[in-house]
Amino acid sequence: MTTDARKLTRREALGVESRRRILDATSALMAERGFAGTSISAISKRSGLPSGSIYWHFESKERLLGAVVEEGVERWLESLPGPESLPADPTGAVEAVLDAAAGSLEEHPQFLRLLIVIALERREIDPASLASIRRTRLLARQRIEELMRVLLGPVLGDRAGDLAAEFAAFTLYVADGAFIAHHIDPDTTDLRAAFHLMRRSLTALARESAAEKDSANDR
Amino acid sequence: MTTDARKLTRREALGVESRRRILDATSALMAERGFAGTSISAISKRSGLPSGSIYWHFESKERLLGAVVEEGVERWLESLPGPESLPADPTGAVEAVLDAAAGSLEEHPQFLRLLIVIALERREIDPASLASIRRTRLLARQRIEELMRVLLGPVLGDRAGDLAAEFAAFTLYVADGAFIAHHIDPDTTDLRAAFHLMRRSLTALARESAAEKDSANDR
Amino acid sequence: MTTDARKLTRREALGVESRRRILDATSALMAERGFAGTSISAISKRSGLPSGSIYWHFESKERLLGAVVEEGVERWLESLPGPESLPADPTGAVEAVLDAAAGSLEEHPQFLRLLIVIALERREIDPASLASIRRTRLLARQRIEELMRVLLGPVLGDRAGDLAAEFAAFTLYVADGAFIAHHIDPDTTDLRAAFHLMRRSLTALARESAAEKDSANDR
Amino acid sequence: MTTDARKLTRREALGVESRRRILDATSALMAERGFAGTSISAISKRSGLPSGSIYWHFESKERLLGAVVEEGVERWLESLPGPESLPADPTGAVEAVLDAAAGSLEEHPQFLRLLIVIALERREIDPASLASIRRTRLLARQRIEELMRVLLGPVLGDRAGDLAAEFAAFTLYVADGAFIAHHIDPDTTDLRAAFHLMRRSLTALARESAAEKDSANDR
DNA sequence: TATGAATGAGCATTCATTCAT
DNA sequence: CATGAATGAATGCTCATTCAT
Repeated sequence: MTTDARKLTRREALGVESRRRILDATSALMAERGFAGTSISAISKRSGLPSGSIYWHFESKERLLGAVVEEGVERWLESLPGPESLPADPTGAVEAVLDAAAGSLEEHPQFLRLLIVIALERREIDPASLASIRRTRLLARQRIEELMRVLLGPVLGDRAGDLAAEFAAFTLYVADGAFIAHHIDPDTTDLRAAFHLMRRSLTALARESAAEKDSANDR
Repeated sequence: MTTDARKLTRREALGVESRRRILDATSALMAERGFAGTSISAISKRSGLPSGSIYWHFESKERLLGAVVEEGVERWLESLPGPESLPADPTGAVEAVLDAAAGSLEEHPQFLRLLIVIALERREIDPASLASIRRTRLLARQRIEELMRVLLGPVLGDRAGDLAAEFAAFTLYVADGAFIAHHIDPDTTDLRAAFHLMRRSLTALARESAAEKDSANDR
Repeated sequence: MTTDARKLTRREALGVESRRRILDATSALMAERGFAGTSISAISKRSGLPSGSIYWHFESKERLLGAVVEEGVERWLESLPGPESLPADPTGAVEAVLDAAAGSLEEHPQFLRLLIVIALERREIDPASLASIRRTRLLARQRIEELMRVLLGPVLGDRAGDLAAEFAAFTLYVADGAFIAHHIDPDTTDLRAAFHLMRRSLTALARESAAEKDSANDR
Repeated sequence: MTTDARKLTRREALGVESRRRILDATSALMAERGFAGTSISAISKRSGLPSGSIYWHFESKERLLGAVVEEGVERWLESLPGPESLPADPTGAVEAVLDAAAGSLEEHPQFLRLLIVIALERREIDPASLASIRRTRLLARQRIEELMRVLLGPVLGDRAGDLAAEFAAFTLYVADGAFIAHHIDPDTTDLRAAFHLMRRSLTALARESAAEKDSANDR
């Protein structure tokens, strides 16, 4: 990835470290204040590096944002659990998946906030970052969908596929919505409670769908 | 509120008209590009009024944003249906409420987008607008909660109150989440479908809760 | 031209005056140091106006240069004498024309220097100013050519036209060359002496051409 | 001068080659865009060497310019023909001299352009390069003067000296002027035609001066 | 009720230059 | 001999804001 095979000289290692500090400062500031609200001089102050150095590492503010998004996405996707790590029983699996989602929101809040802020603020301005954000969202949705399909299969049979897609989208809506509410006023929003309700809601829906299917089969 | 009882002179009417144009331009621009990304000169260009005039009507950019939020909120709340306008039967009522919510998202997308963008982008910077936004969100939630209570009452009895609050919050999460998804990625997001699934989900939850209550009573 | 028909308010008059000061400062600085060598902050310092004001009056450094060239050209062309102001006798006329040229170099040295510096320095960068400069040079040459035709007519008859063009170009070469030499090292260059020699040279050429023509006629 | 007597090691040869590439890139860029308009990074890009290498070879941008001028001058002076290479008959000699001058303009246009651009642009800023340029111009003028004296001697006797200086200066004026005109406006400027007219002009002047001298002697 | 002109702080970016390797 | 990384001053330009008219 970013690290090279050969041993880095002290100077080069310093360069890598500088780059990291710039990316981190930018990610934090832009998540809080948006792209336009984050000045290069603010990034310079927060990262401790002179503005010239920022331009040595990244060719423009736009590209810097692009790099922040790309690398953040990579790290975030790696942090997600794959289907192989799920418990075998369906109930436990649902729990695990939603726990993972909630955990992700709690562990990478800054980065996920950044994705939303940037996507909203720069929709018509910066196609590159937006494309990257869309790709990421799609990937996340596909992972959840895959899990849903596995979970719903035993209960719903061949109808599992259709519902899995719907459920995955729905899960993301609740996740995004709760996440935003949490960031707008943390005091009156309980992320875990939201996820608990969502689990109950999905279970109820699945049960209802299964019942519909059975009654259809009975006739 | 903004309109005065007595007849306005031509001069005053012109002033009102200018004010309106500035507010509209600001709302549109800030919803698209955020607060920091919207310059006074851009507002001047879009509204057709010189920047000096903007400062005649509003004393600072910050206060201009405040006015945009306040007036937008007022107009939005007025557009929501009250409990008196609901059909008597519960199923029809749920339908009506969710239809109203979906309709609101579709008719005031720019303004609702603005609320979210500003709330996220300026959380730590501008307490005044943020407070106004929080108040608005709270009000909206309370209205939905009230409706939910009316709807759930016949089925759940005295447990209706607890669930109404949870359900209202959940409804807003889905609404916000779907709305954002729709703005990030209009092609793969279907607002109406999201609301349809939410209705089924809420109904399933309510039914399940009712069943729980009954089984508790049976014992 | 630049002045308006109606009376200017004090404020507007100040604006005109500011514009003038910016143009003058720019003309002087760019003539000495070239376009790239002249910073907006240097113009600000020299003109006494803040850099923001420069951008209120001119939309970019490029356009500011354009305005300096355009206005300078206008003033310079107005300072040139027309054919009607020449003495009737040929010898006196030649003298008058060259005197005018030399006078022009001495009275507008800064502006003419600017034209040359900009033309050399920015050949491939700024087509607008270069076009303006070329147009000016062409106009000047045409004026001189016209005068030459009038002067050479009595001596050379219908061959006057051909020679007039050549002589005009030649005159400008000497003028430019002497002017540049004067600006590179003023101590060893005598503008007036150069013009004196040019006059003798042109007279000698004209006489020679007349002799050729006569000898051709005699045969 | 630049080439060393002893065999260079591969390493040294590489250094010499790098130095050459930097000098060439600088000369070309500065001739086109002037000193201030040429950045070290542009030189680095054009020469293919990193900016650090430029500072290894030359201690500053100023000194780099100095080196470009010095070496260019040296090469240019070497390319000029000496008096020993002239044909014996006066007419042929004049022709040869002017041909050499015109050829020089055509073969070293970039370098001669550089001299003029730098001399004009940096008159008050950089005494070192300017002095070098003045010295070069003086040398060129003296060579031409020397040739003129040889040529005019047979015709004008002891008055040859006075005129030779005047004629040499005049020749340079026309050369510079035509050269500049050619660079500002290549389409409407014919260098060779200018030199042809100059030759006729000088011949006419010389003949006239001879006639004056004779008539003075007759009395 | 408006607005044209101005202002200086701040913006993103490039500059000439340095230096450890 | 050469260079990748860094640095902070300076660049052209935009910003929010002011104010005389």
